[in-house]
Amino acid sequence: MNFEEQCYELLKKIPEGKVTTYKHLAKALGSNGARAVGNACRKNPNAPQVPCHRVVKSDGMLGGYAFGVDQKARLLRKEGIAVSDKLRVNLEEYLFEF
DNA sequence: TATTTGACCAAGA
DNA sequence: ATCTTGGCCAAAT
Repeated sequence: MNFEEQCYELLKKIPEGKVTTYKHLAKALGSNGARAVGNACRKNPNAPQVPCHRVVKSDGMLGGYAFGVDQKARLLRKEGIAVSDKLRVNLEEYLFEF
């Protein structure tokens, strides 16, 4: 199991209608490098399997998405998450921690 | 082996 | 509020 795979495994555990942050995710992986997580996601070899769109920055901003932030925002909204016009979500309400 | 890059973060100016 | 700085970690070059 390498870092990336663990990353995906965790991502798959995020329930619908919830999001997590790169930082929390990193910590759950026993690391302090939030970028390493994003790095793993952006490659994302298993695009359809892993819900990379449920990961946002620690301040609630979406961050980025391999297929475009617009898609990310749409998917999230489709799952019942309110994404503000400026690509932002309510962490208080949707944050999921491991 | 060394450097750069990236879907980041927190603290300071 | 915006910008810079230094720090973080893994993968790619």
